[in-house]
Amino acid sequence: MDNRSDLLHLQEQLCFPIYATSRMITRLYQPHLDAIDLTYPQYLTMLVLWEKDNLKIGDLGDRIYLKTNTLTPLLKKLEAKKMIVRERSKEDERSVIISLTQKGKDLKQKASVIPLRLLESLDMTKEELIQMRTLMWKMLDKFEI
Amino acid sequence: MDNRSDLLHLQEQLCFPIYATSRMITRLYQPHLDAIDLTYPQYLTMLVLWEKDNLKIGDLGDRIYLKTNTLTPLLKKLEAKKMIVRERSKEDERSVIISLTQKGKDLKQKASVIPLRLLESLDMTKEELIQMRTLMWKMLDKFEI
DNA sequence: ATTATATTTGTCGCATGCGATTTAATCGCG
DNA sequence: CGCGATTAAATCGCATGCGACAAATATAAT
Repeated sequence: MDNRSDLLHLQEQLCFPIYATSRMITRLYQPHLDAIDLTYPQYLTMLVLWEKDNLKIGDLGDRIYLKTNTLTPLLKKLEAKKMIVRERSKEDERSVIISLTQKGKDLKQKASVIPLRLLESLDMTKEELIQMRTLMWKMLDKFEI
Repeated sequence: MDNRSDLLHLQEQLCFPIYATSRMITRLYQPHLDAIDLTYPQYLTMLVLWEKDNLKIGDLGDRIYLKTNTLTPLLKKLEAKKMIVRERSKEDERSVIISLTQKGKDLKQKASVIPLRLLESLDMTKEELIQMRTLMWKMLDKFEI
């Protein structure tokens, strides 16, 4: 077994634990999100909208790193649940503006306890979590700007 | 804006950068994997098999943290590409053994350069990458054992 | 031996992700 | 003004992920 093939070992990879951790976190969120009728990507979308309402789909996608081919169907589901409204911009008929309904705004209060619950269940020190977050953003920033 | 709602900000979340980084890595791998006709989850599956051949689907799933509802269709695609063979175990007809074909074994050489290419493109220090990997595995170990 | 239980894989339905293409609206330039 | 280029969203096709359930086989209990 030479050095090159050692790099192919699952334990040596960085890509694999990130992939597996991402899915694990989704599963950890699920019971909390079921209670407010959101999927995980829908929750991330609502996080963006709770920060800044009335966003064009493109701008929303810039923040969450998703394009319209993923967002359009997802947003139609959120609209079907009466959490958001989609309407064409009057200034530019190409754009679609996403706005929270009252139901969507009210959901923020119910969602506000979820991050703490998750942090508790992760059982890592605050330093470790901040370290992870910092490293992740550093990697993201290299490619997503 | 009280403290609780601050926790809902995207920049404060740990979940979001992990989710986004995971997808970013998949996109970074894609041009390399296109060259050897593998998708990213198919590549991870092959990583496992290059380490240990002739695995039952369940054991393969234990290593990659996927269940048969995901693996069965994926493995059928790898079989269609002649990279693996699926055959019922003679000892226990419930189990299906996954084995590499010669083509599947040969692919390891072509794949062996990919991890280095990726590490280069990530442009992080070795210390940072090891730190990330360590933290990821620590989180995974809490839940996936 | 027969039946109940457990194990292993497979199927189904739904919701993403994403590359490629299409459609509609706007912009820019001569 | 007219028209090609650009932009924003939607659509399409394919490959995951995963909960819920079904089917086949093996094991255990009586």
